[in-house]
Amino acid sequence: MSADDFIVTPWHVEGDIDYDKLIKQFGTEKISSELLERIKKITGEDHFMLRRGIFFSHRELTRILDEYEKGNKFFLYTGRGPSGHTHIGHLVPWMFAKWLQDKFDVNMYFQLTDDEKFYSKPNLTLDETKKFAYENALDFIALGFNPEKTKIIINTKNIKTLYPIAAEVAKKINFSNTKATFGFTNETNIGMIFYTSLQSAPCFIEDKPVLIPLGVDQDPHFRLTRDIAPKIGKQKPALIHNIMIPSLEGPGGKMSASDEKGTIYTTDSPSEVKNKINKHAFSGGQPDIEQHRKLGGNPDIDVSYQYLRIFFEPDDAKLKTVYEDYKSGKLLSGELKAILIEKINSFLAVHQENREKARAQIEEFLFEDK
RNA sequence: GGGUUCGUAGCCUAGCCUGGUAGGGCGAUGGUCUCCAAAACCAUCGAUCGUCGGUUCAAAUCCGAUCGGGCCCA
Repeated sequence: MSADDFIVTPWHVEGDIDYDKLIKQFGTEKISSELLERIKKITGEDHFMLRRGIFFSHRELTRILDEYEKGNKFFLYTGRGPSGHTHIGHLVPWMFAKWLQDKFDVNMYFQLTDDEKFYSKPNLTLDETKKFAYENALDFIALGFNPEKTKIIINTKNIKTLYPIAAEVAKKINFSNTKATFGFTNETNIGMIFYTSLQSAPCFIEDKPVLIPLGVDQDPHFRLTRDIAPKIGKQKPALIHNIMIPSLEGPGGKMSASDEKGTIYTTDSPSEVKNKINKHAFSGGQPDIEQHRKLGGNPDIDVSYQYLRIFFEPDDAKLKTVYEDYKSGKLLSGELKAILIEKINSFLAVHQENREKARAQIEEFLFEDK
Protein backbone atom coordinates (compact mmCIF):
# COMPACT_ATOMS: atom_id res chain seq x y z
CA MET A 1 0.00 0.00 0.00
CA SER A 2 1.20 3.48 -0.82
CA ALA A 3 2.01 6.14 1.73
CA ASP A 4 -1.45 7.54 1.05
CA ASP A 5 -3.04 4.39 2.45
CA PHE A 6 -5.32 3.76 -0.48
CA ILE A 7 -5.00 2.11 -3.87
CA VAL A 8 -7.00 2.96 -6.97
CA THR A 9 -6.30 1.07 -10.19
CA PRO A 10 -8.58 -0.25 -12.94
CA TRP A 11 -8.47 -3.72 -11.35
CA HIS A 12 -8.21 -3.05 -7.67
CA VAL A 13 -9.53 -0.46 -5.25
CA GLU A 14 -8.63 -0.60 -1.59
CA GLY A 15 -8.58 1.61 1.49
CA ASP A 16 -10.19 4.82 2.54
CA ILE A 17 -9.85 7.03 -0.50
CA ASP A 18 -8.95 10.68 -0.05
CA TYR A 19 -10.37 12.16 -3.25
CA ASP A 20 -8.47 15.43 -3.00
CA LYS A 21 -5.24 13.48 -2.79
CA LEU A 22 -6.37 11.27 -5.64
CA ILE A 23 -6.91 14.32 -7.84
CA LYS A 24 -3.32 15.34 -7.19
CA GLN A 25 -2.02 11.82 -7.61
CA PHE A 26 -3.83 11.32 -10.92
CA GLY A 27 -3.30 14.87 -12.09
CA THR A 28 -6.96 15.56 -12.79
CA GLU A 29 -8.95 18.70 -12.04
CA LYS A 30 -11.49 19.14 -9.32
CA ILE A 31 -14.97 20.14 -10.46
CA SER A 32 -15.05 23.72 -9.21
CA SER A 33 -18.11 25.69 -8.15
CA GLU A 34 -17.62 27.86 -11.27
CA LEU A 35 -17.77 24.78 -13.47
CA LEU A 36 -20.85 23.58 -11.65
CA GLU A 37 -22.53 26.91 -12.28
CA ARG A 38 -21.60 26.77 -15.91
CA ILE A 39 -23.06 23.29 -16.37
CA LYS A 40 -26.19 24.38 -14.56
CA LYS A 41 -26.54 27.37 -16.85
CA ILE A 42 -26.16 25.32 -20.02
CA THR A 43 -28.36 22.38 -19.00
CA GLY A 44 -30.89 24.36 -17.02
CA GLU A 45 -30.65 21.79 -14.27
CA ASP A 46 -28.58 21.15 -11.19
CA HIS A 47 -27.98 17.41 -11.16
CA PHE A 48 -27.70 16.02 -7.66
CA MET A 49 -24.70 13.86 -8.52
CA LEU A 50 -22.79 16.99 -9.50
CA ARG A 51 -24.09 19.07 -6.63
CA ARG A 52 -23.15 16.40 -4.11
CA GLY A 53 -19.72 15.70 -5.53
CA ILE A 54 -20.52 12.17 -6.67
CA PHE A 55 -18.91 13.38 -9.87
CA PHE A 56 -15.99 15.25 -8.41
CA SER A 57 -13.20 15.39 -10.96
CA HIS A 58 -12.61 15.87 -14.66
CA ARG A 59 -10.11 16.28 -17.47
CA GLU A 60 -10.84 19.08 -19.94
CA LEU A 61 -14.57 19.16 -19.44
CA THR A 62 -14.26 22.92 -19.97
CA ARG A 63 -12.98 22.36 -23.51
CA ILE A 64 -16.03 20.23 -24.29
CA LEU A 65 -18.30 22.99 -23.02
CA ASP A 66 -16.38 25.68 -24.96
CA GLU A 67 -16.86 23.72 -28.16
CA TYR A 68 -20.49 23.01 -27.36
CA GLU A 69 -21.19 26.69 -26.87
CA LYS A 70 -19.62 27.36 -30.24
CA GLY A 71 -22.12 24.92 -31.68
CA ASN A 72 -19.77 21.95 -31.98
CA LYS A 73 -21.33 18.85 -30.58
CA PHE A 74 -19.44 16.14 -28.78
CA PHE A 75 -20.36 12.52 -28.15
CA LEU A 76 -20.43 10.36 -25.04
CA TYR A 77 -18.64 7.11 -24.41
CA THR A 78 -18.59 4.82 -21.41
CA GLY A 79 -18.48 1.11 -20.82
CA ARG A 80 -18.42 -1.89 -18.60
CA GLY A 81 -16.26 -4.96 -18.14
CA PRO A 82 -18.78 -7.82 -18.13
CA SER A 83 -17.37 -10.00 -15.36
CA GLY A 84 -20.74 -10.58 -13.70
CA HIS A 85 -24.22 -9.20 -13.26
CA THR A 86 -24.77 -5.47 -13.05
CA HIS A 87 -24.90 -3.96 -9.59
CA ILE A 88 -26.22 -0.62 -8.47
CA GLY A 89 -22.72 0.88 -8.37
CA HIS A 90 -22.46 0.46 -12.13
CA LEU A 91 -25.63 2.41 -12.68
CA VAL A 92 -24.20 5.64 -11.27
CA PRO A 93 -22.14 6.75 -14.30
CA TRP A 94 -24.73 5.30 -16.66
CA MET A 95 -27.59 7.27 -15.16
CA PHE A 96 -25.49 10.38 -15.26
CA ALA A 97 -24.59 9.66 -18.88
CA LYS A 98 -28.28 9.33 -19.68
CA TRP A 99 -28.85 12.77 -18.18
CA LEU A 100 -26.00 14.19 -20.25
CA GLN A 101 -27.46 12.66 -23.38
CA ASP A 102 -30.84 14.21 -22.67
CA LYS A 103 -29.45 17.63 -21.86
CA PHE A 104 -26.94 17.93 -24.68
CA ASP A 105 -28.77 15.78 -27.21
CA VAL A 106 -25.67 13.85 -28.20
CA ASN A 107 -24.67 10.38 -29.38
CA MET A 108 -23.63 7.73 -26.90
CA TYR A 109 -21.40 4.68 -27.32
CA PHE A 110 -21.37 1.98 -24.68
CA GLN A 111 -18.50 -0.50 -24.86
CA LEU A 112 -18.74 -3.99 -23.37
CA THR A 113 -15.22 -5.30 -22.93
CA ASP A 114 -15.88 -9.03 -22.95
CA ASP A 115 -12.38 -9.73 -24.23
CA GLU A 116 -10.71 -7.79 -21.42
CA LYS A 117 -12.56 -9.64 -18.67
CA PHE A 118 -11.65 -12.89 -20.35
CA TYR A 119 -7.98 -11.85 -20.28
CA SER A 120 -7.97 -10.54 -16.74
CA LYS A 121 -10.11 -13.14 -14.93
CA PRO A 122 -8.44 -16.56 -14.88
CA ASN A 123 -11.67 -18.44 -14.32
CA LEU A 124 -13.95 -16.77 -16.85
CA THR A 125 -14.44 -18.21 -20.33
CA LEU A 126 -15.10 -16.06 -23.35
CA ASP A 127 -18.60 -17.52 -23.56
CA GLU A 128 -19.30 -16.38 -20.01
CA THR A 129 -18.07 -12.83 -20.49
CA LYS A 130 -20.11 -12.62 -23.69
CA LYS A 131 -23.19 -13.78 -21.84
CA PHE A 132 -22.65 -11.17 -19.13
CA ALA A 133 -22.14 -8.55 -21.84
CA TYR A 134 -25.70 -9.15 -23.05
CA GLU A 135 -27.04 -9.17 -19.50
CA ASN A 136 -25.29 -5.89 -18.71
CA ALA A 137 -26.58 -4.38 -21.95
CA LEU A 138 -30.14 -4.96 -20.72
CA ASP A 139 -29.47 -2.86 -17.63
CA PHE A 140 -27.97 -0.13 -19.72
CA ILE A 141 -30.91 0.00 -22.11
CA ALA A 142 -33.34 -0.14 -19.19
CA LEU A 143 -32.17 3.30 -18.09
CA GLY A 144 -33.92 4.82 -21.07
CA PHE A 145 -31.23 5.85 -23.55
CA ASN A 146 -32.37 7.21 -26.87
CA PRO A 147 -32.20 4.30 -29.35
CA GLU A 148 -31.62 6.72 -32.23
CA LYS A 149 -28.49 8.07 -30.63
CA THR A 150 -27.11 5.18 -28.63
CA LYS A 151 -24.98 2.26 -29.79
CA ILE A 152 -23.68 -0.65 -27.77
CA ILE A 153 -20.30 -1.99 -28.82
CA ILE A 154 -19.31 -5.51 -27.87
CA ASN A 155 -15.59 -5.94 -28.40
CA THR A 156 -15.54 -9.47 -29.77
CA LYS A 157 -18.53 -8.71 -31.99
CA ASN A 158 -17.51 -5.30 -33.30
CA ILE A 159 -13.81 -5.96 -33.69
CA LYS A 160 -14.02 -5.18 -37.39
CA THR A 161 -14.79 -1.56 -36.60
CA LEU A 162 -12.54 -1.28 -33.57
CA TYR A 163 -9.45 -2.95 -34.90
CA PRO A 164 -8.20 -0.37 -37.41
CA ILE A 165 -8.54 2.36 -34.77
CA ALA A 166 -6.92 0.19 -32.11
CA ALA A 167 -4.03 -0.50 -34.46
CA GLU A 168 -3.37 3.23 -34.83
CA VAL A 169 -3.39 3.55 -31.07
CA ALA A 170 -1.33 0.43 -30.40
CA LYS A 171 1.50 1.61 -32.61
CA LYS A 172 1.95 4.67 -30.40
CA ILE A 173 1.94 2.90 -27.04
CA ASN A 174 5.01 0.91 -26.08
CA PHE A 175 5.47 -1.74 -23.42
CA SER A 176 7.10 0.70 -20.99
CA ASN A 177 4.04 2.96 -21.08
CA THR A 178 1.63 0.16 -20.23
CA LYS A 179 3.95 -1.31 -17.62
CA ALA A 180 4.27 2.05 -15.90
CA THR A 181 0.54 2.74 -16.10
CA PHE A 182 -0.83 -0.65 -15.13
CA GLY A 183 2.03 -2.41 -13.37
CA PHE A 184 2.29 -5.17 -15.97
CA THR A 185 5.03 -7.74 -15.50
CA ASN A 186 6.50 -10.60 -17.52
CA GLU A 187 3.68 -12.87 -16.44
CA THR A 188 0.96 -10.60 -17.80
CA ASN A 189 -0.64 -12.14 -20.86
CA ILE A 190 -0.28 -10.24 -24.10
CA GLY A 191 -4.04 -9.76 -24.44
CA MET A 192 -3.90 -7.42 -21.48
CA ILE A 193 -0.93 -5.59 -22.90
CA PHE A 194 -2.73 -4.82 -26.14
CA TYR A 195 -6.08 -4.30 -24.53
CA THR A 196 -5.84 -0.64 -23.60
CA SER A 197 -5.71 0.25 -27.29
CA LEU A 198 -9.12 -1.38 -27.76
CA GLN A 199 -10.56 0.56 -24.87
CA SER A 200 -9.24 3.70 -26.54
CA ALA A 201 -10.80 2.93 -29.89
CA PRO A 202 -14.35 4.22 -29.25
CA CYS A 203 -12.85 7.62 -28.36
CA PHE A 204 -12.11 8.06 -32.03
CA ILE A 205 -15.15 6.39 -33.53
CA GLU A 206 -16.61 9.78 -34.52
CA ASP A 207 -14.60 12.73 -35.64
CA LYS A 208 -15.80 14.91 -32.78
CA PRO A 209 -14.72 15.62 -29.23
CA VAL A 210 -15.64 12.88 -26.78
CA LEU A 211 -16.68 13.09 -23.14
CA ILE A 212 -16.36 9.99 -20.99
CA PRO A 213 -18.26 9.69 -17.69
CA LEU A 214 -16.66 6.90 -15.67
CA GLY A 215 -15.48 5.65 -12.30
CA VAL A 216 -12.21 7.32 -11.41
CA ASP A 217 -10.49 3.93 -11.16
CA GLN A 218 -10.71 3.64 -14.95
CA ASP A 219 -8.85 6.89 -15.51
CA PRO A 220 -5.42 5.32 -16.22
CA HIS A 221 -6.59 3.80 -19.51
CA PHE A 222 -7.52 7.21 -20.80
CA ARG A 223 -4.38 8.86 -19.52
CA LEU A 224 -2.60 6.76 -22.12
CA THR A 225 -5.26 7.54 -24.71
CA ARG A 226 -4.88 11.25 -24.05
CA ASP A 227 -1.11 10.97 -24.45
CA ILE A 228 -1.29 9.40 -27.86
CA ALA A 229 -4.37 11.16 -29.29
CA PRO A 230 -2.41 14.09 -30.80
CA LYS A 231 0.11 11.66 -32.27
CA ILE A 232 -2.60 10.09 -34.40
CA GLY A 233 -4.14 13.44 -35.24
CA LYS A 234 -7.08 13.20 -32.88
CA GLN A 235 -8.47 15.23 -30.01
CA LYS A 236 -7.82 14.10 -26.49
CA PRO A 237 -10.85 12.53 -24.82
CA ALA A 238 -12.34 14.57 -21.97
CA LEU A 239 -13.36 12.78 -18.81
CA ILE A 240 -15.68 13.26 -15.88
CA HIS A 241 -15.06 11.00 -12.89
CA ASN A 242 -17.36 9.62 -10.23
CA ILE A 243 -16.28 8.41 -6.79
CA MET A 244 -16.15 4.70 -6.00
CA ILE A 245 -19.42 3.31 -4.69
CA PRO A 246 -18.71 1.67 -1.34
CA SER A 247 -19.35 -2.00 -0.75
CA LEU A 248 -22.20 -2.76 1.63
CA GLU A 249 -19.68 -4.03 4.10
CA GLY A 250 -17.76 -0.87 4.58
CA PRO A 251 -16.35 2.42 3.36
CA GLY A 252 -13.01 0.88 2.30
CA GLY A 253 -12.95 -0.38 -1.27
CA LYS A 254 -15.69 -0.42 -3.84
CA MET A 255 -18.68 -2.54 -4.66
CA SER A 256 -17.47 -5.52 -6.61
CA ALA A 257 -19.44 -7.77 -8.92
CA SER A 258 -17.71 -10.83 -7.50
CA ASP A 259 -18.49 -10.12 -3.84
CA GLU A 260 -22.01 -11.53 -3.55
CA LYS A 261 -23.05 -10.36 -0.12
CA GLY A 262 -21.48 -6.91 -0.31
CA THR A 263 -23.32 -6.12 -3.50
CA ILE A 264 -26.87 -5.29 -4.59
CA TYR A 265 -27.47 -6.64 -8.08
CA THR A 266 -30.07 -5.19 -10.41
CA THR A 267 -31.60 -8.66 -10.55
CA ASP A 268 -32.02 -9.04 -6.76
CA SER A 269 -35.52 -9.70 -5.43
CA PRO A 270 -37.09 -7.42 -2.78
CA SER A 271 -36.40 -9.99 -0.07
CA GLU A 272 -32.77 -10.37 -1.15
CA VAL A 273 -32.33 -6.61 -0.99
CA LYS A 274 -33.92 -6.46 2.44
CA ASN A 275 -31.79 -9.29 3.73
CA LYS A 276 -28.53 -7.94 2.31
CA ILE A 277 -29.03 -4.44 3.70
CA ASN A 278 -30.16 -5.59 7.13
CA LYS A 279 -27.57 -8.28 7.46
CA HIS A 280 -24.54 -6.71 5.83
CA ALA A 281 -24.76 -2.93 5.43
CA PHE A 282 -22.09 -1.29 7.55
CA SER A 283 -23.64 1.25 9.88
CA GLY A 284 -22.50 4.41 11.60
CA GLY A 285 -24.69 3.68 14.58
CA GLN A 286 -23.71 3.29 18.20
CA PRO A 287 -23.32 -0.08 19.97
CA ASP A 288 -26.73 0.11 21.60
CA ILE A 289 -29.91 2.09 21.50
CA GLU A 290 -29.27 4.20 24.61
CA GLN A 291 -25.91 5.40 23.35
CA HIS A 292 -27.36 5.98 19.91
CA ARG A 293 -30.09 8.23 21.28
CA LYS A 294 -27.52 10.05 23.36
CA LEU A 295 -24.55 10.30 21.00
CA GLY A 296 -26.22 9.95 17.61
CA GLY A 297 -24.96 8.10 14.52
CA ASN A 298 -22.34 8.97 11.95
CA PRO A 299 -23.96 9.28 8.51
CA ASP A 300 -20.61 9.98 6.84
CA ILE A 301 -19.46 6.39 7.30
CA ASP A 302 -22.89 4.79 7.22
CA VAL A 303 -23.24 2.87 3.98
CA SER A 304 -27.03 3.07 3.94
CA TYR A 305 -26.92 6.84 4.21
CA GLN A 306 -24.21 6.98 1.55
CA TYR A 307 -26.38 5.01 -0.86
CA LEU A 308 -29.17 7.49 -0.33
CA ARG A 309 -26.79 10.36 -0.95
CA ILE A 310 -25.12 8.85 -4.00
CA PHE A 311 -28.11 7.40 -5.73
CA PHE A 312 -31.45 6.81 -4.10
CA GLU A 313 -32.56 10.12 -2.57
CA PRO A 314 -32.28 12.96 -5.09
CA ASP A 315 -34.37 15.25 -2.91
CA ASP A 316 -31.96 17.41 -0.89
CA ALA A 317 -34.50 18.34 1.75
CA LYS A 318 -35.39 14.73 2.45
CA LEU A 319 -31.74 13.72 2.49
CA LYS A 320 -30.96 16.51 4.92
CA THR A 321 -33.68 15.36 7.28
CA VAL A 322 -32.27 11.84 7.26
CA TYR A 323 -28.79 13.20 7.87
CA GLU A 324 -29.80 15.33 10.79
CA ASP A 325 -32.10 12.78 12.36
CA TYR A 326 -29.44 10.10 12.17
CA LYS A 327 -26.78 12.38 13.50
CA SER A 328 -28.95 13.49 16.40
CA GLY A 329 -29.87 9.94 17.32
CA LYS A 330 -33.54 10.37 16.51
CA LEU A 331 -33.25 7.92 13.63
CA LEU A 332 -31.98 4.42 14.43
CA SER A 333 -29.77 2.42 12.08
CA GLY A 334 -32.50 -0.14 11.56
CA GLU A 335 -34.91 2.64 10.60
CA LEU A 336 -32.40 4.17 8.21
CA LYS A 337 -31.95 0.76 6.62
CA ALA A 338 -35.71 0.44 6.23
CA ILE A 339 -35.80 3.74 4.32
CA LEU A 340 -33.03 2.57 2.00
CA ILE A 341 -34.60 -0.85 1.43
CA GLU A 342 -37.84 0.80 0.40
CA LYS A 343 -36.03 3.16 -1.98
CA ILE A 344 -33.97 0.43 -3.60
CA ASN A 345 -36.90 -1.90 -4.00
CA SER A 346 -39.15 0.68 -5.60
CA PHE A 347 -36.31 1.62 -7.95
CA LEU A 348 -35.63 -2.01 -8.83
CA ALA A 349 -39.31 -2.79 -9.43
CA VAL A 350 -39.33 -0.26 -12.28
CA HIS A 351 -35.83 -1.10 -13.44
CA GLN A 352 -36.49 -4.82 -13.63
CA GLU A 353 -39.60 -4.21 -15.67
CA ASN A 354 -37.65 -2.02 -18.10
CA ARG A 355 -34.92 -4.59 -18.14
CA GLU A 356 -37.34 -7.23 -19.40
CA LYS A 357 -38.64 -4.87 -22.07
CA ALA A 358 -35.03 -4.24 -23.11
CA ARG A 359 -34.78 -7.82 -24.36
CA ALA A 360 -36.95 -6.82 -27.27
CA GLN A 361 -35.03 -3.60 -27.91
CA ILE A 362 -31.50 -4.93 -27.75
CA GLU A 363 -31.13 -5.45 -31.48
CA GLU A 364 -31.73 -1.81 -32.32
CA PHE A 365 -29.09 -0.75 -29.79
CA LEU A 366 -26.32 -3.07 -30.94
CA PHE A 367 -23.68 -1.40 -33.06
CA GLU A 368 -23.48 -2.76 -36.60
CA ASP A 369 -20.11 -2.90 -38.33
CA LYS A 370 -20.12 -1.19 -41.71
C1' G B 1 11.88 -26.99 -29.81
C1' G B 2 15.25 -26.98 -25.14
C1' G B 3 15.63 -25.90 -19.94
C1' U B 4 13.55 -24.79 -15.29
C1' U B 5 9.75 -24.36 -11.72
C1' C B 6 4.98 -24.96 -9.70
C1' G B 7 -0.05 -27.56 -9.27
C1' U B 8 -2.84 -29.30 -1.49
C1' A B 9 -10.56 -26.62 0.63
C1' G B 10 -13.40 -20.19 -2.60
C1' C B 11 -8.19 -17.70 -1.86
C1' C B 12 -3.02 -18.00 0.37
C1' U B 13 -0.29 -21.86 2.21
C1' A B 14 2.48 -26.00 5.86
C1' G B 15 3.64 -31.00 5.15
C1' C B 16 7.07 -33.82 0.39
C1' C B 17 14.09 -34.33 1.41
C1' U B 18 13.82 -38.57 6.31
C1' G B 19 6.63 -42.77 3.08
C1' G B 20 1.90 -44.36 7.83
C1' U B 21 -4.68 -41.36 4.11
C1' A B 22 -3.50 -33.41 5.88
C1' G B 23 -2.27 -28.60 9.65
C1' G B 24 -2.71 -23.26 9.64
C1' G B 25 -4.34 -18.22 7.92
C1' C B 26 -8.07 -15.47 5.21
C1' G B 27 -12.92 -16.17 3.62
C1' A B 28 -17.81 -18.52 4.23
C1' U B 29 -21.87 -20.20 7.56
C1' G B 30 -24.37 -20.31 12.43
C1' G B 31 -24.64 -18.40 17.45
C1' U B 32 -23.83 -14.75 21.61
C1' C B 33 -23.86 -9.38 21.84
C1' U B 34 -26.30 -5.01 19.13
C1' C B 35 -32.12 -0.95 17.08
C1' C B 36 -28.97 -3.02 12.63
C1' A B 37 -24.03 -3.59 10.74
C1' A B 38 -19.00 -3.63 12.50
C1' A B 39 -15.73 -5.23 16.43
C1' A B 40 -15.17 -9.13 20.08
C1' C B 41 -16.09 -14.11 21.71
C1' C B 42 -17.86 -19.09 20.76
C1' A B 43 -19.06 -22.96 17.14
C1' U B 44 -19.55 -25.22 12.27
C1' C B 45 -18.86 -26.40 7.21
C1' G B 46 -15.26 -27.08 3.69
C1' A B 47 -9.50 -30.99 0.42
C1' U B 48 -11.02 -38.13 -3.35
C1' C B 49 -3.50 -33.45 -1.93
C1' G B 50 -4.12 -31.72 -11.08
C1' U B 51 -4.88 -36.67 -13.71
C1' C B 52 -3.42 -41.79 -14.86
C1' G B 53 -0.26 -45.67 -13.71
C1' G B 54 3.94 -48.02 -10.92
C1' U B 55 6.88 -49.34 -6.32
C1' U B 56 5.27 -50.57 -1.19
C1' C B 57 1.82 -53.87 3.98
C1' A B 58 1.08 -48.44 3.47
C1' A B 59 2.03 -42.48 -1.06
C1' A B 60 0.19 -35.67 -0.81
C1' U B 61 5.14 -37.61 0.23
C1' C B 62 9.28 -42.17 -3.96
C1' C B 63 9.26 -43.46 -9.61
C1' G B 64 7.06 -42.91 -14.66
C1' A B 65 3.67 -40.72 -17.88
C1' U B 66 0.20 -37.03 -18.85
C1' C B 67 -2.56 -32.33 -18.43
C1' G B 68 -2.34 -27.27 -16.86
C1' G B 69 0.20 -22.55 -15.09
C1' G B 70 4.83 -19.41 -14.56
C1' C B 71 9.75 -17.99 -16.02
C1' C B 72 14.32 -18.38 -19.06
C1' C B 73 16.55 -19.71 -23.74
C1' A B 74 15.74 -20.81 -29.08
